[in-house]
Amino acid sequence: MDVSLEELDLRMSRFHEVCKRSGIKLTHQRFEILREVARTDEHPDVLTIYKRVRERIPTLSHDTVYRTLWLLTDLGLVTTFGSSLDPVRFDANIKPHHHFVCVRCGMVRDFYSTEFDELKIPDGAHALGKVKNAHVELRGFCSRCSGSKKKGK
Amino acid sequence: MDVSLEELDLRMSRFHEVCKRSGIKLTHQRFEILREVARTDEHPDVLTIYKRVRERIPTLSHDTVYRTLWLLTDLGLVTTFGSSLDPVRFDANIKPHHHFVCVRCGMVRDFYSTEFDELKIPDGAHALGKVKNAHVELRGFCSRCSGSKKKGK
DNA sequence: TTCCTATTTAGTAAATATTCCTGTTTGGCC
DNA sequence: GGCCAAACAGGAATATTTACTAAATAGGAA
Repeated sequence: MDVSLEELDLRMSRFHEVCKRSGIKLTHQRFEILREVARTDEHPDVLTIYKRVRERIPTLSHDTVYRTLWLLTDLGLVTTFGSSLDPVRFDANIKPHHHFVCVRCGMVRDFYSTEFDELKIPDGAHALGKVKNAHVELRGFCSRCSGSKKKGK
Repeated sequence: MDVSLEELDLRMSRFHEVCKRSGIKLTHQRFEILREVARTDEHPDVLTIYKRVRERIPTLSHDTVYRTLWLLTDLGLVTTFGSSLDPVRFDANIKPHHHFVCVRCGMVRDFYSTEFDELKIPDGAHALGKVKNAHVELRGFCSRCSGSKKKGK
């Protein structure tokens, strides 16, 4: 599931642009790491990226991969999926519901919406597999974090 | 953010019921662990649950908390949020899109839906904080996993 | 109440993911 | 080319979760 060459070029040139704009160095490592993430839509994890880029840069370190990916996230060039070292959380609410997640402090709150419960699954999704349920995740800043600047847990 | 007493009772009696039905022992530990998760909507993590229940059962072990929570998950009494030891995944697709996740093999695929992109955020959610974006996650079995029985990664 | 078995404990260890630390290298401005 | 702050490499450290053991405990059927 590789992306088209045009799309890949677009993503890489956006990187060039953003680096220049924010005064960040465009290193060989950064370029190759982004290219590895950007060239497919398979949402690779760190180890996969590490192993693949290492074939081209054998001295690449673990740390660099992590640092670079979080940097790219901060720059808005990539997004993340799944939690890092945050522990699993458990939810005993088995009624249909959805989540609001605070991107600063990690707070998760339930909310209800019959409209969201009854979303019509698009055909494009049905093509991917048997859909069991749909869940909406809203990301933003909770009322407590909206004011402050520091990242607190 | 405690749930109502009625709701808590409902959740606990559902546990009684399910235990009897599936021949699982209703132990003191299991009861207290579920009660701790079920009594609030704050989606606690394992350490939080462990510490709180330990005030009532000082001999409680780590292992039991993990075993019990995954058991409750299997029984359909709780759901999880955030990944356990699964690594973070990165996504270089910055166009609005949504995800299909295979609950068996973990595969994640993008899909597009302008309808989902334009969801109207309910008031109940606005009350929780400043919403930055909405993202729909579909869970199910991908076409490859729909046939087979074994859990493979 | 008695008994069988599932469950728990405690302690240790391992597997996995992520971050930290320190010395070395290098991109990009002059 | 030379310089310097930024970035990197390599390995150690930390955190979460799972696994394993043997011995003790307790649920629930008879």
